[in-house]
Amino acid sequence: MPATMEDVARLAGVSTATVSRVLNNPELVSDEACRRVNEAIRQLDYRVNLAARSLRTNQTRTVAVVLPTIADPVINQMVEAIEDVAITAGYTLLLCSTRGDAAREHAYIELLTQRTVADGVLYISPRADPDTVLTLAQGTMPLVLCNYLVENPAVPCLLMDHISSAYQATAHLLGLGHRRIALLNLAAPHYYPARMRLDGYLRAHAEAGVIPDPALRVEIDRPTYANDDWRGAIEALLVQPDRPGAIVAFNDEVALEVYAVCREHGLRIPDDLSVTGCDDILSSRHVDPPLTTVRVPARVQGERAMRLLLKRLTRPHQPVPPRTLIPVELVVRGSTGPPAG
Amino acid sequence: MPATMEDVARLAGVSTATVSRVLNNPELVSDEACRRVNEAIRQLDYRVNLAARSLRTNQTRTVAVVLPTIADPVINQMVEAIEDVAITAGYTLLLCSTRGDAAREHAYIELLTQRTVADGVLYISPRADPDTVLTLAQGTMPLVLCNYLVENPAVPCLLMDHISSAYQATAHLLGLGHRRIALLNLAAPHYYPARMRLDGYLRAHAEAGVIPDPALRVEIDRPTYANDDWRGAIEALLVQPDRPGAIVAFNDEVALEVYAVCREHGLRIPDDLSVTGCDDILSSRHVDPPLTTVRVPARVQGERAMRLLLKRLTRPHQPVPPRTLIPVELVVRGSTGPPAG
DNA sequence: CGCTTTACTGTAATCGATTACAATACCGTT
DNA sequence: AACGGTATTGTAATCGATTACAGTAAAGCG
Repeated sequence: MPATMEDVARLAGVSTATVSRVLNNPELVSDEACRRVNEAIRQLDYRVNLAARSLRTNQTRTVAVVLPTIADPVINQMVEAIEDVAITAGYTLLLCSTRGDAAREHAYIELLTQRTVADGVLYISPRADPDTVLTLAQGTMPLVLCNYLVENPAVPCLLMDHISSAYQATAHLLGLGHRRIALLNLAAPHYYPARMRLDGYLRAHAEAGVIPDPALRVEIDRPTYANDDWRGAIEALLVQPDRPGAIVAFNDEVALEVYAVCREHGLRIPDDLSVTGCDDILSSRHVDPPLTTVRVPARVQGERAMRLLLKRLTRPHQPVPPRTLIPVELVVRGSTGPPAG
Repeated sequence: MPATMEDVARLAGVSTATVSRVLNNPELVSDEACRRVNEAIRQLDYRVNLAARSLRTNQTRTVAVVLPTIADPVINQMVEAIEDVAITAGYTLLLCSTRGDAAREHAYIELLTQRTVADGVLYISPRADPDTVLTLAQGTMPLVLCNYLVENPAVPCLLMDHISSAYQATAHLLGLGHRRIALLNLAAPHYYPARMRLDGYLRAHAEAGVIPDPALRVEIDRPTYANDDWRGAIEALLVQPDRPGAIVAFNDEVALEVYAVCREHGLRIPDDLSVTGCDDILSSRHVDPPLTTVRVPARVQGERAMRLLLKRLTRPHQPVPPRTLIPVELVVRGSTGPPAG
């Protein structure tokens, strides 16, 4: 029912080739013809058929964003930044949230490798099956990875510097005099940021000449957005004679869970326990005391990732930095202080 | 470079028509041919070209989700529910977040009305230009609206019952003995839930025979996810001799902003001020005191919306309920209590 | 055995754009 | 007047699927 290019051509008294040129290379067309075509387009309310165009040009002007969840403040911001960049470049976003479900992740990858639904893929914080990531990375689909690392120079990886994040938080606590510092981390073996955090935690201890107690490293296998599991782990850690004097939490949401446990058990922050988070979500400023945390430039990461992908799309053979670390910054607020006694 | 249907046909020794039938109507093909075709598909790692299919069938198997932001816990959950339903029906999601920017919203609508990029549109909580919504509603594009109302029986609207939400919160406060109850609302004239909330607030007062003070109705023009503006409005309300004894906040994030202002100015919750929120976000349970709020079934709304859209897509002419109210539930926690004195 | 039915398969038109190539007109040069 | 060059336009092939229609063979039936 909608008008086709042929209708426009007929009305304007030109060929479809000319109409197409008006749309894509107006400089090749005489002003007069251009005018008539545009007038016809207006009259008929014509729109290109993107399916036809895609078929012919092998381009979709769409990029897929694969992520574990959108219910995460950091990912939220990244996606919004990605969209901002995409939209100005004329691209549209396909949303693929895997929810940590391997089957779903697999299905999405299967869909995407068709290459007829998106021109490129932005893969954020993969958690499920590392093999699917590798499959994708070895395919022909332009790919940019965020917070994951594959050893393939054709695949740029953008990593939030979580080594530094844990390092800064731990060093801050050590500097305050703490010696028993717990690390609440994610155990998912292929979740890169978790490995990085452990690294930073250990490095800070090493530099300070302190030997960390392995009993104070708690790892949970579940991502934080399914955070019922955290409660028990936190209680086990805090309700024992030998409890730590400080906690480096995986992120702000986990840190807030620590707040809740403390309130229940009559522990005061920061007098009895210092706590640090990560991400600097909105409520970390609103809680009492305000949370000492690490601010991560999520928008920056999203923008860079999308720009990199665009570069790969327009110049597929130009080399790309295989690995980028994005610096983060500790924000000291009220939840950390010197140890009791 | 990728294999086409013709390659598969050649390898399997059949025509492309048969290959297509194996893919779409296998019951029309002999077992033997089916086997050979599938084997060829496997060998060549063949995938359909979706652009070609779309062009021929006039279907994209994609639905667009237009929303003001994804950085909102309620919208988050809705989108995840929408995706769950979409994925099982074989649909993919196109993400269009307008960020309250009329130009962007317009651009997206323009893109979507092409009808060649998505089969249908799910429009969540429109805030910008009501005209663009109307344009879309009058077009031929199947559409489902969430938290907005247009008087067009062809467009189903799913409204979270924010009349009841404000009514329940206000009635709860009136029941505790409060008489001076402030309403922190959004002023955006076309943001439907804000109008509904005012309704519920007034209705509760009317039923209790209390005349609400118009000075206690604060309206901010900015959506909550750009919430720097709220601070000032809240302070103006609370730092005055005639301050209210209770506040019905637009949502939990605004309520938490109230918490922050109270902390600064030495007001205790709930002793000096009762506060209610809306949405029941994660941190509302973590703050001290835990926030009395209204739980909204975001997932339910998302699921229903998507199901409705799917119905419109498969049976375009079957009538659809033009308007659905989704019930909400007050959750009483520690932030509300009897007025001081 | 002839005829209808059923089951399967192939031929070729079609969806709506893009673009290589050819054709034309017009200009200035010599 | 003939020629080369530039600007503009049209013709028609092409992208890769779907599907109406026609054809063939085998089975069923009287």
